[in-house]
Amino acid sequence: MRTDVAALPKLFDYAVPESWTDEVTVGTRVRVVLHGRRVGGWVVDDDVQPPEGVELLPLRQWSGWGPPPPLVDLAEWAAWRWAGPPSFFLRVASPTGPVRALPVAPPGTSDAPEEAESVPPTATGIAELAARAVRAEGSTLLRLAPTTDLIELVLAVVNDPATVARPGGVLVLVPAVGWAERLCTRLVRRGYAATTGWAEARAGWPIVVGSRAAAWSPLPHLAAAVVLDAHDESYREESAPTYSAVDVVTERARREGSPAILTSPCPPVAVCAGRTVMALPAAREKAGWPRVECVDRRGADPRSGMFSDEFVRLARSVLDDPGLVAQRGPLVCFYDRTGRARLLACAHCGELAQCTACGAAVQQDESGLRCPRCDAQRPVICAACGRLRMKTLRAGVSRLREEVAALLGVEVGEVSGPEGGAIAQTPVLIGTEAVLHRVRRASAVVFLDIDLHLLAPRFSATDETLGLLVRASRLVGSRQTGPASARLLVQTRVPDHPVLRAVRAGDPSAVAVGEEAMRRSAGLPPFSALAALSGPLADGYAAALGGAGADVTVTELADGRHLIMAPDHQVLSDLLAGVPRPAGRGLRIEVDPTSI
DNA sequence: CGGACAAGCTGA
DNA sequence: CAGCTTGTCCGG
Repeated sequence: MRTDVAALPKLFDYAVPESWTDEVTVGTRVRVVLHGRRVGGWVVDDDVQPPEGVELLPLRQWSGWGPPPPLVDLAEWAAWRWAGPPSFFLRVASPTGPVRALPVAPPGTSDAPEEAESVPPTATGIAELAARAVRAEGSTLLRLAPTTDLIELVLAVVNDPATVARPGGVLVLVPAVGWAERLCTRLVRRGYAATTGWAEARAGWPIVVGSRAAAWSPLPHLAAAVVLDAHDESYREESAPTYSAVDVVTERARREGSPAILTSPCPPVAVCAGRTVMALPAAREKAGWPRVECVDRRGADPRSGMFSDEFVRLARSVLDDPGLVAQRGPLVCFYDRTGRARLLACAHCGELAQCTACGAAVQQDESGLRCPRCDAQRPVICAACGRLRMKTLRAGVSRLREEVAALLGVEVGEVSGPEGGAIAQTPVLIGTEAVLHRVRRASAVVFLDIDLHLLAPRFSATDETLGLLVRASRLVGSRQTGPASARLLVQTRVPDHPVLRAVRAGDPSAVAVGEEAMRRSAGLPPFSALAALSGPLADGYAAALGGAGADVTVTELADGRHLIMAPDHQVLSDLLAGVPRPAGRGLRIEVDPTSI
């Protein structure tokens, strides 16, 4: 038995009382008496030889159903992979309250689906991709444009004869709970037995939908796993252990010999690594991206503020079209108020000061221009025109809402911060990233200043910016639908940035090529495996790790964290598992750190 | 984790 | 040396 006490990683043996041998299997939740107190836990083995001279106590209580046996093993693997306690993952894989009885499985689940709704063979080509992916060896990534209706893919996977022939259900992961509920409802409405519930999944429902934690949904067996928007950061747990639902589901499918099918309009290099990447013909992929227009702000008069003539024209065309806002949603303006980085630009020609080595926005200090990302230095000279004076861009943006309202003469609502509070019913909305999460549709989306994202001193800047553009794309719809004003307008000083070129062309594949080269030369994932240590005890632990392996390097990051860099995850996780951790809290291990 | 027990510090 | 804190060990 494994206890649910995270700091007590030992396994203990207990006797199963005669009368409940039927209820107790690997995964079952039980309570026992340990050292005079009652603790909960999971049965992780049901046929063990107790150590010499140990008198077994009986299990005290059957607390209900737990994860199926394959998930118990997977929890052990995840504990190794992300350097966390196995009980953490067993808990994620368990119901929130005790489940003492399972619902009866819906009719027609294990055999042929009731109404094998034939997917039309097909206008979009998605069913063909799905059929290839279901039969492919290992994990597949399908690059599908942002406005693709992904229920078509889900149904194609569910109804594929190769899926139907396998035991178990189809697990579908989406980035957000709300999305899971909507998708589940749509599937049920079409007659499919889909669920988001733990007990239903445990009972063998044929389709289970959920967000990050549903990677641990207790389907007894996986016929296939589908991950929609696999690039989305919400698949990663922010607090330690920092597991990724995408990696969990991929390993889970691998162990079952089932296909793991991921989709993303803008797959990061790390998500493509080790997977077969498939896409529709380029013209079809492009058709699923919106119209994108970039406005070059390099030459702009700083006094004209954040608003280009193109922005004003677009806003007018939306606001002057009667009924458009009611029908297709407001004009949405995106800016990141929280962005603290200051950008430097040539005072003469407006060229942004970028790092010549890695392209990040540089900062000015006593010694010249310094890259906060790769620490390269260069003198204060404009790369475009050779002048020596730089100006700081971007003063405060707190007045932006009022400025837009004054400029356009309409009411402007603000959407910032997370949930809570209704979204203003104004013809124009302005907001931080929240506006892209919480608004469902828009007549047009304007990125008032995308450069702070594009050039952020993080290695994930490219992936993150693409994610924002994908979200915005879904608000306005594809280039084939809607009026001419339905588009993304991107104000930038780097209009030739590969990310912007890619979204204009509706073809993100070129971005991946550059990213891969950068990551390879910098030795970043997927060409290495990283962990970041923080907390008061990090110093000592980092020193212990540094002395343990020759092919492992330990460096200190600018924010005081210690970065452990190993050639791959086998080495990294073996190392973290092999070097004993200092007792007590005070050490946070972040495997696959998102920001370095 | 939390209880048990041992070793160390304080004050009369 | 009682009374308390702090540390270490261990659990089936």
